[in-house]
Amino acid sequence: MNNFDCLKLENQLCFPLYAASKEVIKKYKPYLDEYGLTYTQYIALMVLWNEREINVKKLGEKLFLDSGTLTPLLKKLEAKGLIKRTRSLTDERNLMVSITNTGDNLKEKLASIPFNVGKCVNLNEEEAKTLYTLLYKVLKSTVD
Amino acid sequence: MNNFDCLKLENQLCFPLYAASKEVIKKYKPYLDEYGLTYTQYIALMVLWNEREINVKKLGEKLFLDSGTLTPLLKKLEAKGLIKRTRSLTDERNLMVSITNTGDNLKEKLASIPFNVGKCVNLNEEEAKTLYTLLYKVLKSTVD
DNA sequence: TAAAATTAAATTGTGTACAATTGAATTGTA
DNA sequence: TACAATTCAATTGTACACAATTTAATTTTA
Repeated sequence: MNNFDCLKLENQLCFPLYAASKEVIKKYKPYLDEYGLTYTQYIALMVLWNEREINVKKLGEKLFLDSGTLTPLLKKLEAKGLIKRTRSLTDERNLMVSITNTGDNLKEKLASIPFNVGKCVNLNEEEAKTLYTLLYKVLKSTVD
Repeated sequence: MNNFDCLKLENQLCFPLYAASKEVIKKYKPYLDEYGLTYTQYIALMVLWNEREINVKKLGEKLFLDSGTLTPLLKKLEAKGLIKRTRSLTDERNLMVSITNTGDNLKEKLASIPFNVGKCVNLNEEEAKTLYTLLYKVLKSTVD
């Protein structure tokens, strides 16, 4: 491998990561379109289905997104009636985001999506588990 | 695992893929900033360093990007003097993109970036190879 | 406790991404 | 060979994504 081979697209690790991420997210689109949701809105809801209430800062840490991305996104989810945005009473710097009943009811309808998307990604259970582990290892190393 | 556990962020395969992709790309930023380049511009150059000349359609297939993304991006690279855009003489529908001398000279300077980014991703050679293989398997399955 | 430092969200500006449409060029076919 | 179908790039419109800055609230500290 000469000096410049490392500059070939097919020798990069980042490129298939970038491309696979986008292609898998595209697979969500037809399912999410039915509910007028985007992938990013979907993962935000996913956090709220579990957390019930969380501030923007912590939501951003979980999703690896900042307020520049989340502020407009959350306003859209609020406009759809799926979440509620309220300033914390104890610390007005914090905006508390919580799930509404309407938003919570979507949970049932959206539950089958990951399974359906999973079916068209051609990995067996072991490969999926290995990929999962390696991706979290990458994530962990890039964050600190 | 109950019905809704599949809706937890930490049980998704797509989410760490999405997040790891973004975090690794961020690692490129300080290196690319020196040359006023973005990651997407960088991978476009990477193709051109090898292909010398390619039309937008084929470039898009290699990068998993469409003309909506590439047209403005290529105009920026042209404005920087790194590439040239010319209509094909034999078929004017095709826009031929080629690397300029200035663009080619960047190759030397940008050669060390993937190595430097690689160092801060905490995977050994075997893990990197496994991840690479699995990502291409995902890519292949999502494309057809 | 008043000023400085910190924190959190919002805003601003740039650059992707991509679906859908448009328009020009070429190809296939009746 | 006209004309319909196809192909390619550009355009339009929406939605992130993120760096950098701003604004407001809170905490620290002199």
